[in-house]
Amino acid sequence: MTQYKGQEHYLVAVDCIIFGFDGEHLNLLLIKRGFEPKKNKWSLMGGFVQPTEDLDGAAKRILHQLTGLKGVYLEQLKAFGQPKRDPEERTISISYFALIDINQYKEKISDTYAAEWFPLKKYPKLIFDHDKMIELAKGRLRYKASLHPILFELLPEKFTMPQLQNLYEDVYDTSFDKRNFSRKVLSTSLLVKLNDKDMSTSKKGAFYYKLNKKQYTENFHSFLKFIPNPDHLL
Amino acid sequence: MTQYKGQEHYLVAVDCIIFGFDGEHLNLLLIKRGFEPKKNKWSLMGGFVQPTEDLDGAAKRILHQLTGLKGVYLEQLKAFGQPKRDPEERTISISYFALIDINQYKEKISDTYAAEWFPLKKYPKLIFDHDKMIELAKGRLRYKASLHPILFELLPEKFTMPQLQNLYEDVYDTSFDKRNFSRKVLSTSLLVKLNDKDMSTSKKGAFYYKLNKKQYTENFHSFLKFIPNPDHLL
DNA sequence: TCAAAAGTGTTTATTCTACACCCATGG
DNA sequence: CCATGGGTGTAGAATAAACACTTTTGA
Repeated sequence: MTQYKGQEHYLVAVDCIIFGFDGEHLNLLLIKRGFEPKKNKWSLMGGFVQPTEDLDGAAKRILHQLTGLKGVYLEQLKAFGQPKRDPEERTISISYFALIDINQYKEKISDTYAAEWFPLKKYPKLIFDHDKMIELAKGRLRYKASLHPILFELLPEKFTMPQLQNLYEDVYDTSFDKRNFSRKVLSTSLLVKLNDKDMSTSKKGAFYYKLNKKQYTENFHSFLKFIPNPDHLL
Repeated sequence: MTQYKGQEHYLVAVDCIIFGFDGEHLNLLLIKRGFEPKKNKWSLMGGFVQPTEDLDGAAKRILHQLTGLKGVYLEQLKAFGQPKRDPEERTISISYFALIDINQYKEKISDTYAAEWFPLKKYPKLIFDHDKMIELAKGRLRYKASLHPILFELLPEKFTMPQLQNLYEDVYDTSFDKRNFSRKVLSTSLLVKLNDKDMSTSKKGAFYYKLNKKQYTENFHSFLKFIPNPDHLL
């Protein structure tokens, strides 16, 4: 049996796939890499795991460095470990995906990172296996969102039913019947209707809703079947 | 931004949660650790990631070393990276779970490992965070099996409807109506009924079924809603 | 006054659930 | 011949899907 002695050691990194929703489309936050190798190439935000932090801690730190945000939805996606994935030196990368309210992200938190939002449907070539990570994250997001109310993490505190539907429609690249959609969403009693309206997108105005936090946290792991026939959409 | 130079390097290991079904209960294959630290303590089968292999490759190798099996169902579970999880030296462990046909595992493939099956409901204290890994794997198995036909991996080529139902009942620690259960399973057209019967558990005998491989591989990722009201069972 | 987006209800089809009796055979 | 486990069908309930018209108001 293998012993500790003589075993190879590797760099361990964390890479974050950061999703945001601008009201129209799902977007990805990418950075222009500031050092070699692949300097000035587009990349996921990442960094090495430090001696005193655990993996989730590293992911939170890295996310915070780029966005200034804390308390963000963050979930471990998968560990990537192809020997040659980083040509400089073998690095095991633990990928995470994050869902943030795009409005909370103020442009240029710091000048250290040249970050930019890209539509998920059209983002630049990325270094290493970062494209693979993104495709995997996209699949996972679709999968999970078809069963759990995860997409609310992408919206501001107050949002309207049409906004919510747009989000789902963009994620699944399809369209839903608005009567069935709102009935289904409301039947979960996850939402609280507010008295004020968003007047910015129509003359009639659309009522705002907010999450019922209690219901949300308690029922997060229940199966909610948000999406009709999700099979064909994943 | 962090550079490569001066970054800490860590050991990277793979640990395998190996499930088997003996007809009665779900079981775990554990080994008695052959080296320090924690020599002679029960542990998951694991090993360090070698320079030329990727993570899946390491998991396959480790699984093969213990069971002699190849082509086994194997899925990455989660990366564990608490700084002190291994008191000897910081080690990032990528956990995998495997589903094997318990009959394919011939006792004592080699004398190198003292391996033993334990019921999932009552297994010994394990080293490090291996208990956490197992609990996570159990949850993942239940979750996934409620949506996808994953549990067939635990059965032999030929199995009967009562066997299959026993398996599901043990996994979810509940009982199902056999009429509804078989109707639901058969409606997926995942199974092919054979002409011979298993005469070992009843006088009438129970027909064998086998998987329709084509249907199985094509529909594996579809949602199958195998389990009524899975919420309360996960 | 009309164009544009928001909001709402009903009918039909499908799926799920609960439930009980007959069958085949080895002892 | 009977005890044991295997096999099957149906009716009622719940859920999902398809579908169209009315409301509001700023321009």
